[in-house]
Amino acid sequence: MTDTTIREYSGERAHEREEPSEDEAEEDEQLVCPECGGSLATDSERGETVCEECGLVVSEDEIDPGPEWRAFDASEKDEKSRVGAPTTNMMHDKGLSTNIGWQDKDAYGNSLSSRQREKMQRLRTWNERFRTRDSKERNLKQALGEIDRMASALGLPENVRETASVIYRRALDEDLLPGRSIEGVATASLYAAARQAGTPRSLDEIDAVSRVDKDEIARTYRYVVRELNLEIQPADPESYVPRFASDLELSDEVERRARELLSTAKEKGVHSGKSPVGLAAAAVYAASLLANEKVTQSEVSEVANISEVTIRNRYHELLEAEGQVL
DNA sequence: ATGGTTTTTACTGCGTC
DNA sequence: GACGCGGTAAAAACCAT
Repeated sequence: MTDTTIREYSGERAHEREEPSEDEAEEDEQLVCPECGGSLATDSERGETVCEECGLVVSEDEIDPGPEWRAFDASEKDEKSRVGAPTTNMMHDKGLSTNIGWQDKDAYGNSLSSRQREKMQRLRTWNERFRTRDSKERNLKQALGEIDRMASALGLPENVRETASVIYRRALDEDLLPGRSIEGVATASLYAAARQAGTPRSLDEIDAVSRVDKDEIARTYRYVVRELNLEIQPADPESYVPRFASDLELSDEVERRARELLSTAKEKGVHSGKSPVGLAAAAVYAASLLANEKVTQSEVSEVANISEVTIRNRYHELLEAEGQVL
């Protein structure tokens, strides 16, 4: 029934401009200083995270994952490197297991004899079999592949995938899987990760790229959040604004005004209980009006997957709230 | 399951190009 | 006449209880 609208958030669009986003409100990821609200900067020399405004050290003695040496050219790099890629949660074994190279070369780069080649081929085969042997590992492998696929279809950045991977891993460790599908939990993890990272995707959008249906995603999501005690605050309407604005090819000016509208609305408490997506859509529409870059309600409703009626209702409220301030 | 709230659907009327 | 917009009523979806 809801199939009348075509979902068009598939990968290729230029999503999300990277922004330092200092007004991200809430302390979701420690993006702002708890003392003064200034933005944080990491100092990898000292291993500290400090506030740019007041100099408060938020955390110290962090581990610097980077190399301790410096290389000035390629050959020097070869000489000094003695480790592989950094560990990542995006691979089922964190990228730490043995991997036999595909090139038939020995450690000095000489080609192998045909006899050796055959031997290596057999070893590769067995290594692969052992590597993904027990069921949990296989499970993870599949789930992470799924997460990756959906994340790129939605244009979600790498850190979201990482987070999703971590969430999934925890779910697996806590034995939340039995009775639930791998895809379902994977999708739920991604949904949760996207929200935590402040780049939320609506359930509808997630649904569009997932193999499982909406109800199950929602159910599994709630379950996972509850069991893992994930702290996820309701999506902030402002986090949808950049995406809508860029989908509609609106200027930064519009985007800025939309944010303004939303924050004053927040102060007035107009927004409680209303769908964040609707609010964001209405703000974008209202802002486009204020900035003389009119887009139609139906255009906004298209990109936001929200009905025009809702936009109308919301944007009246938004303007009203604004009016009271002025 | 139920009741209250929000969103959607469908329809109507008004003004403009 | 098509289009954008506003409003309304009733249905559907959602949420907490």
